Amino acid sequence: MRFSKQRELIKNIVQGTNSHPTADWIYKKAKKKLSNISLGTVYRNLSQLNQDGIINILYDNNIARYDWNTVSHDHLKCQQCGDITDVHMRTEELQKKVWKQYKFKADNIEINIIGTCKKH
Amino acid sequence: MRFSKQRELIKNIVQGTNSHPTADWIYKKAKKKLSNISLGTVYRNLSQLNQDGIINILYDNNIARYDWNTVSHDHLKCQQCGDITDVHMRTEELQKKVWKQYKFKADNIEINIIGTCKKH
DNA sequence: TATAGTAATAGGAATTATTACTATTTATAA
DNA sequence: TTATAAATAGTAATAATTCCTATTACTATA
Repeated sequence: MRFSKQRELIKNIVQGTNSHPTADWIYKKAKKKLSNISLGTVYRNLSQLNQDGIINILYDNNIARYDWNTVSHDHLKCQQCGDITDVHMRTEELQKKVWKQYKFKADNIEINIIGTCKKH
Repeated sequence: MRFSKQRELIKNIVQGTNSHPTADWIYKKAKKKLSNISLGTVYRNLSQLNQDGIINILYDNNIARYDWNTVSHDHLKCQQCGDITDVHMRTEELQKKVWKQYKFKADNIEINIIGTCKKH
C-alpha cells in the first residue's frame, strides 16, 4: 500500500475517537485539514484500512460506522442517545455451538445489544 | 390500520419465504400481481408491518432485509453465497451479564455469525 | 538527480437504497 | 350513499455508497 496523506489523515481521525463515527462525520472532519478531499476517497480508504485490518467496520442499522478497535468485541447501542459502547462478551462457546449444531464455520461473531444505557 | 390489498400482498410475500428478501425483491414479486404497485408503497408497508410487530427488519451490511419470523432469533451469514439462516442462540445469560457489568438494560440482542455454511 | 513507466490513488460523477411529497383513490363508519 | 381519513401511485429528493478516469507516488533506470 502506497502512502497517501488522505489515508494517513483518515486513519488518524478514526484512531482519535471512541465515537464510532460514520463516513460522513470523518469526511467533514477531514475537510478541515484537506479542504478538497472527496467523500469517495474517504469511503475507499476506510474500506481499504478495514481490509488491511487497521480499522473495523460495524453496521448501525443501515449505516456503516468505523472503529479503531480491531480486536473482537461487541456493542451496546443505546436507543435513547444513540451511543455505541464497546464491551466484551465471551463468544468461544457460540462458535463451537454453531459448528456442532449447524456445521457452520464462524469467522466472526457480532453481538449487538440494543437497549438503554445507564445515563437514562 | 385500514385494510389494503397492497399491504396484504406484501405481508404474504414476506411470510411466504425464508430468504430474508430485500425491499426491491419484494417489490418485483408484488408487481407480478399488482402491476402498478409502487416501491414507496412497499417500503411504507414494510416499515408499518414492522412497527406493528408483524414482520422483522434486519440489516445485512447496508441494506434492509425483511423476515416473517418475529420471535427473537439470530443469523448465520454465509460469506460465500450470501445466504442468511435463522438460528437460536441462548441470550438470557448475556442479558444478565450486561446488566450486572454495565448497568445496561437490554431490550434486544442481535447475534450475527459470519462465516461459511455447510454447502461450501 | 532527472525521467519514464506503472499501478495506486483521488476527486467527482453516477448509482443504489430509501424517504418525502402530493394529487388521487379507496376503505370504512355514520 | 356520503363524508372523511388513510392509503396509493408516481415522482422528486435525499442519503449512502460505488464507479470511472485523470492524476500522482513510487520504482527502476539512465
